[in-house]
Amino acid sequence: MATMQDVARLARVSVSTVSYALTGARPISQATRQKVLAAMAELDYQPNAMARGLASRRSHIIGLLLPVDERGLGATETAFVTGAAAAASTAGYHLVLSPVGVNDLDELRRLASQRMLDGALLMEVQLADPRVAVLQEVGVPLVLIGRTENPTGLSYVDIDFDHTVRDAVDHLVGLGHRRIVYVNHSAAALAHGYGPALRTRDAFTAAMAGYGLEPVMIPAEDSAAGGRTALGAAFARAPDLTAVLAMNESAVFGILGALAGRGLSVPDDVSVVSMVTSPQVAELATPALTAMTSPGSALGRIAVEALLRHLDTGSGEIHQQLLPCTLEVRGSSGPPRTKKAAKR
Amino acid sequence: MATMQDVARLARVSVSTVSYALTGARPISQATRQKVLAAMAELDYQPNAMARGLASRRSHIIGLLLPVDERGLGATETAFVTGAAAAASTAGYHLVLSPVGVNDLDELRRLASQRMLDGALLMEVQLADPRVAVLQEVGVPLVLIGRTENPTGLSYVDIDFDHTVRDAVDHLVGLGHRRIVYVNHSAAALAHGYGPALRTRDAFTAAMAGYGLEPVMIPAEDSAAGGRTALGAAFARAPDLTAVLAMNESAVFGILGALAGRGLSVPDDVSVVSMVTSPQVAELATPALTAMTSPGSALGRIAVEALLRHLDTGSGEIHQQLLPCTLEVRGSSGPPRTKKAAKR
DNA sequence: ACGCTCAGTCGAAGCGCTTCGATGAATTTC
DNA sequence: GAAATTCATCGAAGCGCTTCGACTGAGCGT
Repeated sequence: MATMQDVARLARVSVSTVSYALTGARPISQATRQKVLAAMAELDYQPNAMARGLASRRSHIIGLLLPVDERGLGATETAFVTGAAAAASTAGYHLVLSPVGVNDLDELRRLASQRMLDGALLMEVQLADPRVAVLQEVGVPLVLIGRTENPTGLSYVDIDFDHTVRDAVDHLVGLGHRRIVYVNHSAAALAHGYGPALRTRDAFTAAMAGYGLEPVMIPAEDSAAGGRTALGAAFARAPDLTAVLAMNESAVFGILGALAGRGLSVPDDVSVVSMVTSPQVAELATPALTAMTSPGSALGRIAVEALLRHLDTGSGEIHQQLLPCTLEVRGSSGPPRTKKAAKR
Repeated sequence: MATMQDVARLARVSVSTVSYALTGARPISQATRQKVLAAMAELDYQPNAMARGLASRRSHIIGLLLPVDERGLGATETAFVTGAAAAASTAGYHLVLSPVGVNDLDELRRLASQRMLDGALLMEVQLADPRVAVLQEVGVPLVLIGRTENPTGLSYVDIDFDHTVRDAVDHLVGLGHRRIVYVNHSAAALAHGYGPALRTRDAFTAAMAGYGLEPVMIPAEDSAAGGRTALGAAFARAPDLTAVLAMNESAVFGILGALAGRGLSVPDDVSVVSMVTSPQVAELATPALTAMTSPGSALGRIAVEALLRHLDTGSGEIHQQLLPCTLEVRGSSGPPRTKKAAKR
């Protein structure tokens, strides 16, 4: 393992010159830069990350803190990770994912206070997320993916749920649907303050109100069984429903199954639109799901860029940005079957 | 940020004593240890990971190298990650996931040769995996999750595909099925040397041979559409099939959809068993899938423990271990419908 | 020809920790 | 009771890098 000493000796310059050539912290003449680079290449030199980190107080690592529950990473989260990793790599940073549970605060504090992270990206942010306080306490710059209840003074990127719900409702209403049921996450998730569930709930209410329609909303457990149950509840509340808008990637499969079980055809009898759903998952269903595709990769890139800007400038500048999901029409949505006697 | 100096001063001992108290590298009397610990607590001292890493040449980080493709992490992989992270944390190591593509060898080499990783776990190992050579070259100890073509001299943990396939076939044959079609990953994956696909293929052939049955195998793209196509091919090859064994989590949904489309009932007309499938995914289907559940979390733990043993002892001891998936019977498998004229 | 600036380079002092050899006190051994 | 161990602790030398102040000539105006 060659060290900077070796490079300096071979290039017949001082160590500091090698360092400057490497980092560009001070001007170096073309001639010596070439000598240094040649020496590095010849020795197959790689800087020692620890030494560099110790001396410069910068690890060049940014942590992506993602609570891994049993459900795993969906394609949406994966796209996010990929986008973030690419952006970090471009800027000469490493992105490391740290699977720390939301309640694993001690592990988080350890990680953060050991000066191993230059900054952090927080995924799956809850409305009252204890991790935020921990990180701020130890002074690690962070960017949220999602939002806390009151994100004043915090940088974040998030999905524009308002916009997304409105687009979904527009699509359905545009097709002629009037009786639309919103299947959300579980009641527990809502009570627990799960942001996306709450925000889309309000957005749905508003969007329906805009059309003078009644917003029927049903919570559902995150499972196929939850979806089946929810569909039953939906028909109980609104027997004349013609469309389901689902904010629950797991339940939507149960909904589809239950619909088939009742002998109802999708999309002829009931249209189904799934929120924040990746193309990969949407294609799993039969018929493929019309869905609001989340801007995962873009979110990741933007989050990293915001964080790096913060690190490099040292300014307290905060970055807050919302991106909507885009509608992708597939086979699960269409005009409602015209009721024989329905003159409307 | 308190340093070790501060602790030493407060405890009225030398820095080295503090270090020994912390790491246990040399014996320390109870009395001084207490003084030191008290001082640490008072100052809220946290060792600087970079400094420690530089001095000791150990980063206490182990990397979990996982190629993230667009599909994301399934529940199986997630369980693995969780198990690994827990084991690492227990041993005072951090587990960081690095999303480096299989072909992203330069990024991998950078990461590895910067002495930032004490060791690595390689996920999604291919039969001829270029990453192995890179890591060996730079001297990073590693444990494979999966196996290369010739894993001699390499530590690995993997699923016991032989055993798993045999159990699945036993289950189906035990129910009375004789005509079983195996739906594998794509032809491209097979040609590309994707281990699980190849190993289960051979295992299926062997298991069926053991019962004197003909092994019908169909490749399928990893998508619902691929599954639908494969089912068509399956009926073309074996019109009398009564069971499908699927080694393709994505295609199995298409198979289910196509079966329903043909008016065939699961499991009455056709039984479906899915290989290496997590409970979460199995429950998404209607009916819930009988599946071979992978020992994800145990694999993760074992892999980390093997790696740490390697690091701590410095011995070249290699660890090779296979774990089978366990059969979980759900709604998608049952005895075949007795054909009216079928005497046997 | 005068001081001035400035680009380009060097040497040395750390960054916060581990680790090795040395030291002295306490204990054992014959 | 002197020599030989053992135990607990200390001081100092790094680990491989960054960064700061200082130094050197060359180019500038006047």
